[in-house]
Amino acid sequence: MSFSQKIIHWYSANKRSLPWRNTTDPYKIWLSEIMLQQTRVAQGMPYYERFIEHFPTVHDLANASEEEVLKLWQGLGYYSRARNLHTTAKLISEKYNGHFPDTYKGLLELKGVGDYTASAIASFCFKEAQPVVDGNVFRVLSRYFGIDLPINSTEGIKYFKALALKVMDADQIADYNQGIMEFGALQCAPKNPYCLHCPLNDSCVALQKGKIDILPVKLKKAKVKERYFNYLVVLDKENAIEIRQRRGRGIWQNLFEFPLLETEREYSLEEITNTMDTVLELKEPTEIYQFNEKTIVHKLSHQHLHTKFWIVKSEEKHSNGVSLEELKEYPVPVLIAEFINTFKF
DNA sequence: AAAACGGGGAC
DNA sequence: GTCCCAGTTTT
Repeated sequence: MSFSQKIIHWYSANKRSLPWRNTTDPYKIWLSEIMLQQTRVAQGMPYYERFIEHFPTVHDLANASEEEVLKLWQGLGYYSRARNLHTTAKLISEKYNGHFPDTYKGLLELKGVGDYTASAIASFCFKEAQPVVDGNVFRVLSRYFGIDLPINSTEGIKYFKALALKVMDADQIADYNQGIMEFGALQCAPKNPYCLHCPLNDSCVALQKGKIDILPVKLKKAKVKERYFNYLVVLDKENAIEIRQRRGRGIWQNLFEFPLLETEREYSLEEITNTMDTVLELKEPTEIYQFNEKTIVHKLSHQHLHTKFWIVKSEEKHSNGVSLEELKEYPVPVLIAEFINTFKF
């Protein structure tokens, strides 16, 4: 049996039942693929169910506001995915009459759709012979064929896509693509793959050479940056809270937060008191105190956010204030959501 | 070519 | 702590 035949055979016996596997509707496949980018199936699943419930068709998604979409996306991370999702939904709904492009090349033009996602949709929905190359596929191919090119180098990416093209089964592309990813996720796992009882263990180069634990090779990523966030939770006499929407570049674009004073190190109460006028128009706060006893370290892939929430009480009523209950309807970063959940007046 | 972009789960 | 997840876009 060939490599692809073994994969397809393994898949038929081991495939999980997943909600987006019962359809070839490009809308549902596209939605699931965007959600699953750099995201585990278990984490994406409830979001997928909620999106389909709220937006059964691409037109429903297109007609929603960006805030609604971001709110449903809250907690899933990489929020540009949600913004691009909405942009693409509007394009498909308004310009393409609800129809997705039916080729790899056409799909690649969509915002948020790169090589992997275009290949996935084209193969799952339209049977176009385009191999998917995701993290699972990199791992399976690098191990089985014993390739030590870094999977995140330009050369490596090109090599693995070409190799994937060579070994795929063009006639059963949907099952082959689903199969090799499922195989990577369940059998050829990153750590402790169960090689003893693997259908490929008689021909896997990495296994024969004892290189399972060093493949795939990956170039090291840049180190984490430390940042110091001071959120100013300004409460007026009616306990309305001032909120702002993050604009421009950087993390959490278009999500909501409190006025933010970022510093180069941790600041004390006195230092915050003396510098908060750089981000606030407040004249005379009546009371300031730190809400969280210990600094919260919110960890992102490449930043550690050392965060303090400062409660600032004021007599002045602010124009863009919202109640705590209203605030819960806004899309916010998990860091803010966790504060809201623990905050009591 | 490298950096930016989230959050969570497994070890 | 480290790694990495059904990657893409921007710099």
